[in-house]
Amino acid sequence: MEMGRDYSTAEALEMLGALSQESRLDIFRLLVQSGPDGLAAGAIARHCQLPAPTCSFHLKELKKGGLLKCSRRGRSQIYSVNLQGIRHLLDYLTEHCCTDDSDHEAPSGAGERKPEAA
Amino acid sequence: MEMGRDYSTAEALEMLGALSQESRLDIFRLLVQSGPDGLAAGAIARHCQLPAPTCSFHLKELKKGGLLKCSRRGRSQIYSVNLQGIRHLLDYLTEHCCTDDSDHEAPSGAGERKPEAA
DNA sequence: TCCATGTTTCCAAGTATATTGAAATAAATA
DNA sequence: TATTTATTTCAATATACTTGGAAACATGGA
Repeated sequence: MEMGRDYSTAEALEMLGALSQESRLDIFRLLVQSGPDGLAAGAIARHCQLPAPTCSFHLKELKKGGLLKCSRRGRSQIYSVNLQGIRHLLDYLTEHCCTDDSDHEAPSGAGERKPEAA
Repeated sequence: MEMGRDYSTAEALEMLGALSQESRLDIFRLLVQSGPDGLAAGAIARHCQLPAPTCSFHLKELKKGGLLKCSRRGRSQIYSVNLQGIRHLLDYLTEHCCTDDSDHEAPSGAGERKPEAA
């Protein structure tokens, strides 16, 4: 019998919820661009033109979704992307939300997601 | 007035919003499993245990997000996944929300974080 | 200690989304 | 036409999310 949904679906749902908001997608993309060193909360707020409390709220949501990690450096709180998180989401979507339709569309060799690089 | 965020981001946001809801993710996964022939709205509602109007609302959201397509067959409205849609989202996330240090499907064993160029 | 700076929490107001019964629409069939 | 079946739209309510000022908290330095 069904004991509720599997853990990964709940996780994916939380990540999707975290990313499906304009300011949060902005923040996340900014941090992807910023690389592993991340950015301080204040710098993020400035870049995204958000008041500090609003930005803090969104950062918390992203962190709760496992998409960001943070650490303190002096007075600053440094946020950076959690690569594992976003990859987890990508894997979930690829596995559960994509048919591997090697049969009825573009021919691609392996059963993996297309690398999309050129 | 809004400064233009690129079209693909607006699209991605709408898709993320469509998928980030429990019932809708349920519906979408059901339709992925069901393959290209899709399912009638009534069958979807039954499978997902949703009242018809609720289900119809979610189907409309998914369709608006470009994740489903539908066509009428007799009295039934047949919904099926729009493969292009979900691929578009996957491509967007891969391109804008993942750093391209491409050892994705790594063996997730001991080392949590792989050493990045620090 | 006090003060300045960076960030978060609290809280209230505003906005958006989800839920469904009832009514409306659409198609097949007699 | 009227009836049955399939689905959607309407409308009202309920729930959840977003926003940002004020206050609180955390840290480093004089």
